[in-house]
Amino acid sequence: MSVFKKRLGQYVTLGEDEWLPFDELDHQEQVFLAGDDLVQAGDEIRHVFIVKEGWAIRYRLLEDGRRQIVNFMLPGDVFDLQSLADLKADHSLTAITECKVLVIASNVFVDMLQSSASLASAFWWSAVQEESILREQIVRIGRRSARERIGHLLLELHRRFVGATGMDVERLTVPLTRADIADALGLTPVHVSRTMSAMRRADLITEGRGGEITIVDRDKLARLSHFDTDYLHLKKLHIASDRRAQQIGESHRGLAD
Amino acid sequence: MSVFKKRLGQYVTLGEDEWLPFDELDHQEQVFLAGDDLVQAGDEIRHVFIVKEGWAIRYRLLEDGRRQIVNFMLPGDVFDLQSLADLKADHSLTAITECKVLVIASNVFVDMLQSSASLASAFWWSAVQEESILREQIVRIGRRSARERIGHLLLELHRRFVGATGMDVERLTVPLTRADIADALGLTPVHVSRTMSAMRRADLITEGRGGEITIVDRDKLARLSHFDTDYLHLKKLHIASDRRAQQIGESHRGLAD
DNA sequence: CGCCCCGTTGAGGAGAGTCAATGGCTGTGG
DNA sequence: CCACAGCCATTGACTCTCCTCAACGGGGCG
Repeated sequence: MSVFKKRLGQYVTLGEDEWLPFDELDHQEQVFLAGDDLVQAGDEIRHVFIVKEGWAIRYRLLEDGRRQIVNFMLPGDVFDLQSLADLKADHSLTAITECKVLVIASNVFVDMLQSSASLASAFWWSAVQEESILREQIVRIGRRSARERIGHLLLELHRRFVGATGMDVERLTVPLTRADIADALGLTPVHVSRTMSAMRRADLITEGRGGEITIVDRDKLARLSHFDTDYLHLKKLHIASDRRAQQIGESHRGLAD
Repeated sequence: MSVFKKRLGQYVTLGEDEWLPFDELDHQEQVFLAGDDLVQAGDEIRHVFIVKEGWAIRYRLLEDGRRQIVNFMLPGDVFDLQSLADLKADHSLTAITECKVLVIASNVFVDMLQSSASLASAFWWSAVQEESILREQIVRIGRRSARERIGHLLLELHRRFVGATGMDVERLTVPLTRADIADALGLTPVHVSRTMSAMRRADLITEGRGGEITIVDRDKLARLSHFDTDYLHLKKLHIASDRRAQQIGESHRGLAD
């Protein structure tokens, strides 16, 4: 479960003992191959998922087959709030690389939140961050040019990946096709291809084999795409909110079966 | 607080006594004039807000002054999860009509969640719905034409407004300028004007004075804009999840000061 | 070897943006 | 009571980003 710990570690530092209820969580480990569905629109989800390895996408298919990727699930990401409310999924989740995923029954997960203030607080932050990433995605698609969108997305993925794995790599291996990037950013694959070619020519990125992307000059790309990490809320809580987190956790008592 | 009750009533039916902890909540009532900020980007929020009357927008301003409206806050809407984690707001909230808003200290609010399974469950649903609305906004902007976007947004606002106020009006008074609609949908005011004119000519909507919009044929507009209410999750929970909601509530114990 | 998926590139088209002028409505002040 | 300012919607003309259709080529894999 250490990716999750690493990711949360960007926000709070917990002692070994504080992680105990989490480590002892009754869980399953499932492997999904690239292309497998973790969740299909319409499913009733009763589990919380934590990505251990691999990338997955959350997306909606439209009536005519078009696809909109809503966001990306990276190692360390937890989902889904939805499962705690016994609602049907309104979108699908698919692995885009081989994924190792921890699957935890919603009620077991909620029991854990109840038992630990610091874990509840950490989970709460994770949910807040996820929602914030959604809002940023709206801004990105609604008001930015193709080049800004792509640069901004690459920087977000890089930042999130580094944050979760601790590997501060210059070179990010992005397992995304042009079609994936297009469907995430409201563009067409053709235009993504053209724009990324231009970005290569402008020495903003370089690409190796197998989706290996290197961001040549991070500051320059960040400036051009107006990328600012504020929305990722990468900083510690006040102490007070740990107490509040546990309260929130406990207020969820009734959500378990 | 009855708007909130009405809105939640679409989802769960609670008895008078179940609402008690909510009714007794220590709160302030604040009035904001059109144009007033409820929250500014950068603020540290320590309150939960519930809109009683009026409309507000949540938006981000870009470096160059462009604006992206992330979503609309209508009567009955509650925000903000963020406040429970003591994080800085990464966006602003502004009243676009005169708004009456209930302001509740985060820790007081969390105490209430802890004390009642059914209220925690109701609040949880509200948070899930809000996130779902964000995802739908991404799909709308990313993959739909101008006419679809506008039709879809109008139908969502209509449905949400009716759900919260109980007034099943044909005529929805939308206090939005073309610039507001444009900033929400990733368009320009000029193009919104043109598109809405075309929609009037096509007998999809009619407009009266002061932003009064009537959706002439709801089914037809829904078909054309591919609007489906599924993502609003307007249906009852299973009984089990009430218990789980309370658990989640309690797990938040530590979040209160 | 041949297929399929993917990225690339070209040509042409369309939807949405920009710039700018006009006119209505509202509110304010002389 | 009228004049004027300010805001907003509308419309026209022109531009540009991004889309569509299509062809080609490379790499992985059976």
